[in-house]
Amino acid sequence: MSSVRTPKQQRSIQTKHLIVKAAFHLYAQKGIHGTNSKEIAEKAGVSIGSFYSYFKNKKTLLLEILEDFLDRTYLSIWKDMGNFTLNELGRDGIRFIINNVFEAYDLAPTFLRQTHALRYSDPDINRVYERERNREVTQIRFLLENNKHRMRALDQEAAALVIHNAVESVAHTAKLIGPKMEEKRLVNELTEMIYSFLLREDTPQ
Amino acid sequence: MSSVRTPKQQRSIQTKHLIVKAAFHLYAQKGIHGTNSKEIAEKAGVSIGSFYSYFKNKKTLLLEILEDFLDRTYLSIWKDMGNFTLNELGRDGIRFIINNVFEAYDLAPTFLRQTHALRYSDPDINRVYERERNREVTQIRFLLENNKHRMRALDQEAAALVIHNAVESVAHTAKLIGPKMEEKRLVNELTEMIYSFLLREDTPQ
Amino acid sequence: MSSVRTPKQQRSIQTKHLIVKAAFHLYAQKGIHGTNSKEIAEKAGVSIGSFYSYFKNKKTLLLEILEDFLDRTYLSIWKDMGNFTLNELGRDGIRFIINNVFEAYDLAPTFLRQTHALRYSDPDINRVYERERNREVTQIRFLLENNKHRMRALDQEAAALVIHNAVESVAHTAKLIGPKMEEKRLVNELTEMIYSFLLREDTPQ
Amino acid sequence: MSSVRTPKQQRSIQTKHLIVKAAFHLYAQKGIHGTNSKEIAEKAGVSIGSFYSYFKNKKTLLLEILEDFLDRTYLSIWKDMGNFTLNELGRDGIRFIINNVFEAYDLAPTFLRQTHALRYSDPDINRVYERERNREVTQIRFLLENNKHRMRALDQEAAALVIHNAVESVAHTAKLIGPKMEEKRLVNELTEMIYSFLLREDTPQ
DNA sequence: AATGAATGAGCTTTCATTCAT
DNA sequence: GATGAATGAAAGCTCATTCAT
Repeated sequence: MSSVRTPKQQRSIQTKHLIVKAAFHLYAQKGIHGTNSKEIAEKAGVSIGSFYSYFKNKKTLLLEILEDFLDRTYLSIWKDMGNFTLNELGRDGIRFIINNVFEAYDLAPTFLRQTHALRYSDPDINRVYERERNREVTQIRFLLENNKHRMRALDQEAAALVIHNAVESVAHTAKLIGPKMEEKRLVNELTEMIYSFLLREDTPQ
Repeated sequence: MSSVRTPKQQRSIQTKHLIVKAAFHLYAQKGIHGTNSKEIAEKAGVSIGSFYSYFKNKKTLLLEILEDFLDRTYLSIWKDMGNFTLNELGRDGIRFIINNVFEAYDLAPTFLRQTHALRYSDPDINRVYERERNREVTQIRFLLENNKHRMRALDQEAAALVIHNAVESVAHTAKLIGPKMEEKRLVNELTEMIYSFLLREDTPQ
Repeated sequence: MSSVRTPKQQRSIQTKHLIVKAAFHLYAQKGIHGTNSKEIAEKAGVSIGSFYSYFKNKKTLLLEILEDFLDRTYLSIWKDMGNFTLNELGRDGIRFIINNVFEAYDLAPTFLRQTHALRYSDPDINRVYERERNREVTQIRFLLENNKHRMRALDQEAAALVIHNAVESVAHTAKLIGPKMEEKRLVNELTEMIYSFLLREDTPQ
Repeated sequence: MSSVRTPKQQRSIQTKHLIVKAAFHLYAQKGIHGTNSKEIAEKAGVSIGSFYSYFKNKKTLLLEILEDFLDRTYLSIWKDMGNFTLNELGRDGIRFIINNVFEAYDLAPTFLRQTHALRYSDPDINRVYERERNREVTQIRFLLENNKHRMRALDQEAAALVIHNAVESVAHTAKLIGPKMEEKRLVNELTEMIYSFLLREDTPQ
């Protein structure tokens, strides 16, 4: 019956954006479970009826927001990679990327915590995160491939996944949960772990 | 007011156990959020009144189950450590522990996924997990300490946390989420990463 | 969170009124404690969801009804006072007011009985009744003040409260509880008691 | 089936008394509605099963306690009347009785408030209170009768009821609800009102 | 297109009372 | 007689979604 509107007109696009913005703030503020559609519509200055003409249901809204957010996260992590000669990856390069990840988590830690949680119980959310992970892992493999000549022999596919997991989970620990250990110390050890994992001992002789 | 019944009689103990068992299954089957108290009682073959005389509320039940489960997990991970000389930790020892972790996740992956999710949105659940993590990290530091002489200089506290995160998150990926990469490959690379992180190159000269 | 709807549209106003009406009847019929929200909604021909969008909770509904009712009672008691020259208060004036009180209690004796009961156990209800009593006592003091010159010396503040209590409680007895003594006899003696309390013996010389 | 036990043995009597005592305290402490049978049994150091072998149900217990309490109240109000020559009732005698009533309300004001509330919604409670009122009114009529010769002509039956209401309701106001006006002032005016109502002007000279 | 009133299934929890042991 | 485990009706309230206006 009532199909979801695909906004084409200027006003429509803006309304939809208002809803997304309102939801994003409320999610961060009160948690996803603690936010109901009426509130979102109210905060967006829109009727609940409008809400449901722009989004099939609450879940759809969340997925859209999440997808959008992860896109921005991805860009933020891999930005400025040009500064590094890709096939000369060293401690600094690794640290640079790790720092980017940590910074990306600062954009909206609460929202991220909320959605990451759902990943384990909601297949749709998980799918979005999987897509994101695939992109990340692909990037990592690309780095590994570019530095193949300087690297230990390893199962590249598995290694990339392992590295991704390590970085992501340490970022989670640092940003989302605690314990309140100084971030720098975690970044240092993480960098060191990945560096020593990947690269042959420099010192020959 | 009406306090929670502490089972002393045989019948009581059994009833409480029935409830726990039913809840555990339903949680795994339909998700924690998707399971309501009535269902649990029904599946346990017990009245809803009984349910609430054994557990103050739904949450209490979950916490009790989780705490119990993590205790068993912990024991299962660190069992049989006696087989290794603690101060001779090598690839095999690392792999052994990692395998134990992976196996522990097999006990009830769905339940684990569910509760781990809640960690990010429920402070009580998080507290239980934090307690668990502290135990794990302490164990890891104990291992590092014992192998100090053969090890790179590192920030032990941070390193232990980083290692714990890496192992746990790879186990999650393998067991709880996918992608379905052969587990062995993940274990291999993970082992390698940790090994090369911790230990000085054996091969001198 | 979800705030209570303030009816603006015609339909809203009517729905809210339907709920109030239904509640009022059920309260009188089955007692306030004996009436649940579902019943009220049903009798109003409205969904339970509607009920809770107009009233924050059961209690709020009761308070609103009570406040409204006591307002009407107050007006009904002190109506037509213009017929009496205020500074010529005599037996007839006293009897007139007493009769008004008795009549006011006829409007909804059962509802009144129910709420008056709660006064002793519910601070919110009591607050509403206190506000009402203050209005009444103020009116009585106003009468006393106007007839000061013809009156015994008395502690006006205390006297007004004592009189108010006497009238209210006799009305209660007559209307709400029994025993079934002819009302007129109670009114007569009550009038006499107040009259002789207030006014100096006419018999001069 | 399971009939209620009528305690004859010493132990039984004591057990029943323990329950009554526990209930009385809890009622005063947490309100009648706020006290459940399990609590009562616990506080009495008795099993819930025992509770129900001594009292048919919660209501029965309450009625028994109330009846007992009103008996004690009655005795307390009319004690020491011998100090007054009954047929010489004057301001002092009236004040004495009023003071007794006020004091009686001090015995257990919270319990009294609770039960008095129920009077309006529970016919059984009301019946007990009615019986009590009849006793009181009878006593008042007895006093009036004894002082007939010094008294205005009045409808004795109605007058006694009116007086009873006045005293009881002022005591309620003073003890159970507020406003916090000094009690003495209320007693003074109440005494005066009743005195001037009852007795002919002492007509001096 | 937009509105917001209306819906009602669904959830958690309480507590008087029963009855098997 | 005594115990206390078990019962289950019943109540208050929420919120995603629909649809008449």
